Amino acid sequence: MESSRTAATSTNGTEKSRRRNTDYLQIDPSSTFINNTGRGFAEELPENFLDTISPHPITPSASTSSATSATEEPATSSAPQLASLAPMSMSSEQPSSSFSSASLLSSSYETIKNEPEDYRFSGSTAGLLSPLHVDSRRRESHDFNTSPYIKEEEDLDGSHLLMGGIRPDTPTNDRSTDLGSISSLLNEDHHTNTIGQSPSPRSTFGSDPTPMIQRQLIKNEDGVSPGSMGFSKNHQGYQKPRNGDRMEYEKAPYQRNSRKQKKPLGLLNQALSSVISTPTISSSNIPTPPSAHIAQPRRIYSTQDSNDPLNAEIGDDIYIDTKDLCKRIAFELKNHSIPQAIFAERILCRSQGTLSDLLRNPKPWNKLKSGRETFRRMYNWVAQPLATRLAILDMKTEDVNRASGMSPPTPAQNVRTHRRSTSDHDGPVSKRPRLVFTDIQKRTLQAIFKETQRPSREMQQTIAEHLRLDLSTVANFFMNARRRSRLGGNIDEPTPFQQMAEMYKEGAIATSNHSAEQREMIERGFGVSIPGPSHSGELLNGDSHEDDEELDELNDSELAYEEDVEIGDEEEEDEEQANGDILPTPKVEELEEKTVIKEEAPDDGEYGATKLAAN
DNA sequence: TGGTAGTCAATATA
DNA sequence: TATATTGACTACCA
Repeated sequence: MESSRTAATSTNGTEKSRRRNTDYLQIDPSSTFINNTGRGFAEELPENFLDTISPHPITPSASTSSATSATEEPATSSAPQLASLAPMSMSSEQPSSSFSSASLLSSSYETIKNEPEDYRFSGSTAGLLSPLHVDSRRRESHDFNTSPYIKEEEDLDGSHLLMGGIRPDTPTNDRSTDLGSISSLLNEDHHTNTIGQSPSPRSTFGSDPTPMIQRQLIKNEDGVSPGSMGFSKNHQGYQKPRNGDRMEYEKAPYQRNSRKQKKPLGLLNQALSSVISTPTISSSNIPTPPSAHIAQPRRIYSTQDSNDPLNAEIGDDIYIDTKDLCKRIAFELKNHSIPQAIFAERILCRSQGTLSDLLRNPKPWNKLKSGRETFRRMYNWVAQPLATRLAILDMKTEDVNRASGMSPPTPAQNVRTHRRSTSDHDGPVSKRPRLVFTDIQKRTLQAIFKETQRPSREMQQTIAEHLRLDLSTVANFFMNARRRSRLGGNIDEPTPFQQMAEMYKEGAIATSNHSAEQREMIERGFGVSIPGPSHSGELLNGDSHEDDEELDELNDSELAYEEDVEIGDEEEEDEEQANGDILPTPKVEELEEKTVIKEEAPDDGEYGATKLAAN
């Protein structure tokens, strides 16, 4: 596996090296495909480029309906009942901490905790995970912890079912369903603190994460139906992570696969894994004050640890509004100055880039497959009280209150450090250089993609040869382009944090941000371009080629061409592309309409040996 | 076997 | 420095 990665790296390196030596396109001089070497170098596919290969019928993207269906989700953020997020109801003058679940729910919990145990079992944010706890009458959206992100995919009883937050009078029906087959996630000390004993008068939701954690429901993988989620009091304590818990990071890059870790451990595995556990507080102990929780060494959460509250399963019939969830997460991160990298690693066990991508382009819940795990962890984290959330992140409240008061991750618990240290055993891991398309390559590929989202293998081969790229690279480009174009449905929206801030400030956000981001997103995206000045526009106009210097160095040709990829106002068409609509088979004439090549110097023929026709 | 989903992680950008 | 972008990899699936 590592060898393949190395091979790939080597391939890339070789390929790049090759490109550096011949960073131009060798073309048939008779074509208008310009080979340029001078300043303002540009290269473009020949006009008959696509004529050399058989037209490839454009197959609708597998997710053609994704973009459109995304707007047709059974429930979206636009749903009134989902639009209500806590910040909206809060004054902008409120300190950030006022967003804590603790403060929001403390009053509720004060009531809840004094209720009979049955009641305490049946609600809370975690309880929202269970469809058995539905009570639309009590739906309120005054705070995040009423979980506006979750709704049922099916309206089972005919009434709208947005999972409501815990209420003291929440019916207790079925909450104990199949208790024997269900494991809970709560640490024993937490559990006993609030369930086995009367809660401390000082307890609040914010100071005691237990009520939230203990209601995390996980679905037994041993065939328990989604609706039969329950909650066991005889759960095990939190597991102190073993090295294996972070196996993910002990693998070589690209050997990791979250899908292998998707399923929670079975009960047996839980029992086995409980051999090593964090010290628990007996039921006789005094309820742990918040500071004690925070002061404890930060757990290393794992996607494999079923005792990890962040791994709490969510019923199959539960629908999470990922869009709103991401807004919330983005807001939380910003609000508490939590770096994406920290959150991604410690909470999601993912990389920063992945988190960033997910937050900006969340897929609808019903479109997710194994990716649900990541969103589930997001949800489970955000469902925790503030103190717990920050404790998980190993962030002290006082640190959070500082603008940049992030405590550095413990080296031993630092994922990257851990991975790096473990990888040392396997020998030095060479840095994998990432191929960066030259401006010309990228523009050419994008131009082709605009016309053909799914070029044939032959066409890809032709493209690869003329762009001096590997076939796999070209294939990857189109694969990524298709995928990412399908995620382009949010290009006209502000960032999640902006959306949250907008709501938070009751519409005070500057609309200019919209256009700026839209422009950026559009220009960065595939198949969409907009007129107007921008840095990307310069590239498109061929006035600025960042790789010109490189090209000058690498290409000794005297040729000087200037390319001007003229892209008109095709937003409408491009939106169709973004939606995965079927496009007509590309024709050379159509390409020419969009690609204007200005020949400013004759081709000396030196690099024109390779004829497209040969392909 | 090819396409897709999910993701990493290098790199670019703000 | 934090975040966004993106080429590439792997597992899964039809």
